[in-house]
Amino acid sequence: MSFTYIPAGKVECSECPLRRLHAFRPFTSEELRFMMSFKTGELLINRGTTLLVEGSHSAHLYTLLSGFAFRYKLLEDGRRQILNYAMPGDLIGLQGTLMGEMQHSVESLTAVRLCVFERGRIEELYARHPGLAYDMTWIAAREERILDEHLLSIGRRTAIERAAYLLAFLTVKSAQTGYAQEEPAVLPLTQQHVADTLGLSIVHTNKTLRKLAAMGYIRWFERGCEVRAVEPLRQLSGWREEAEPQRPFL
Amino acid sequence: MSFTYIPAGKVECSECPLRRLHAFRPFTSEELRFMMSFKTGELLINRGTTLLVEGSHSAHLYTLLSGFAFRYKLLEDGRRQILNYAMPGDLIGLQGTLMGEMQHSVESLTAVRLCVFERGRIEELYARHPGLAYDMTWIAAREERILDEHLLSIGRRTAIERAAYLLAFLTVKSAQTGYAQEEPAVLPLTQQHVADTLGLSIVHTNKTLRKLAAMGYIRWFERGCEVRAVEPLRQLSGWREEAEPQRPFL
DNA sequence: CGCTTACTTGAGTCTGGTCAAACGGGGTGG
DNA sequence: CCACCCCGTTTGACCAGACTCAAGTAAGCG
Repeated sequence: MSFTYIPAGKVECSECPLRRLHAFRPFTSEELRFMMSFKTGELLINRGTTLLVEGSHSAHLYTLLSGFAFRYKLLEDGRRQILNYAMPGDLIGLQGTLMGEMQHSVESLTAVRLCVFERGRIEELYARHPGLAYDMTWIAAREERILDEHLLSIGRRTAIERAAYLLAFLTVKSAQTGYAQEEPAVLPLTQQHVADTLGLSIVHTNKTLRKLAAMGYIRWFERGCEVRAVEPLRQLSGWREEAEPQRPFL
Repeated sequence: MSFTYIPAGKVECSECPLRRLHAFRPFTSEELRFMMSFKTGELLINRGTTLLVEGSHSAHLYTLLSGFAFRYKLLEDGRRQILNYAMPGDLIGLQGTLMGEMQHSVESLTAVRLCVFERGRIEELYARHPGLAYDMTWIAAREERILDEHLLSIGRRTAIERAAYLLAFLTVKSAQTGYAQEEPAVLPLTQQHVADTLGLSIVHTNKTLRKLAAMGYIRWFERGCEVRAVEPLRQLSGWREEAEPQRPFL
């Protein structure tokens, strides 16, 4: 069994290690109190586990505490498009929570630990904690912004620019949340994931990544990419990265 | 001058013609009262006017009342990616309102009429009107969902599938808001817009659209596309369209 | 030790890009 | 009123980036 559910109480929100990170805005004490009851427990899943399934209605709301996951959609004939990646501090399942049916799936890239929230109390969150409600909108708008950038990438960048953008993006985002403190970062991906994110075939993806490796910007392992030089990647892609201020975190 | 600003009072929210449409959820009377003060006026712009500019901080919050617009991003060398289209009832400028700097631009495809909201009272909206706050998040999540679908399209569909998807999508969405009551719908686009949405060159876009025309699904005019058969387009693209329930509208 | 998974590489093909030219309608200035 | 121009669309010829097919390597695991 790849799911392990731990009833609440394991890690108190007040002790949440993510909360201490500079990247996240602090809670008020009222918010903290609410969150401690809003959180019903934790979920541990193995690598390669599908957490949420396109078409299902049983969507829960989670925050990813540690590990790495990705969202994707499928066409009927199996073509897959990876939409975005989830890293510590990211909310998972908001679309499903608000609008019912999931229209994408979520799968883990590593072992993942999640906070599980009580979906039925969303109304209460909005009614009693406007700050948290604002945060929910903020988080959704941030995701939208990221998708905008990905759309630009897939639509208008060349293969090597896309690859450079993706790797720079993942490195920067994971550094923000302290996923990879050590420099350089190692991203837990296969080339198939990269291909399905960039909208390229796996063969062409391989040839493109080899070019980036030949330039010395990355090194590729089995199931992993070491990014050795973020800035040149960013520059090659033409990505205007924006410094992100403190962001909310549920 | 292509901007015309009309101070509040022109059209009372209580008389809002969009509000009557079945597609939108009704306001409570408290919400309505708030909206009437939250709305500071209306803005009329001509076709081809840039309403919001990437990189600017002066973003306002609008709802599009009538007409057609689109959001886009540019690469430094001028390559353009259209991200999504705005139709009556759609909120414009949420990202900019919440997060400061605009990271995309917005331009009108037709003459457009907008509701202008008082950005500074967003806090009050969250504090006093949880239903509206919830709607804001819902709207952001809906946009996210649409971007997911676009990403799948650009990343994994062939040229003709992409074109079919886009035209089916625009037709369905515009019908929902009553933009085009008359069947068949006419979409106010140039082939350059289609190309920049699909991530294709304009030449190849033209050849692809001619194929759809030869199949009898569409007819193309100067600056316009008549969609004659939505269902075949939808089917060709493999888009699993989802019936949208009543949606919020600010 | 054999099987599976992931990465690599080469050869040939094809979708989609680039370049170039032409057409037609609408608007404008002479 | 007409000539011209501009914008958007159309088409053909040629090119190249990306795809498919195929085969091979290397590491991990039961």
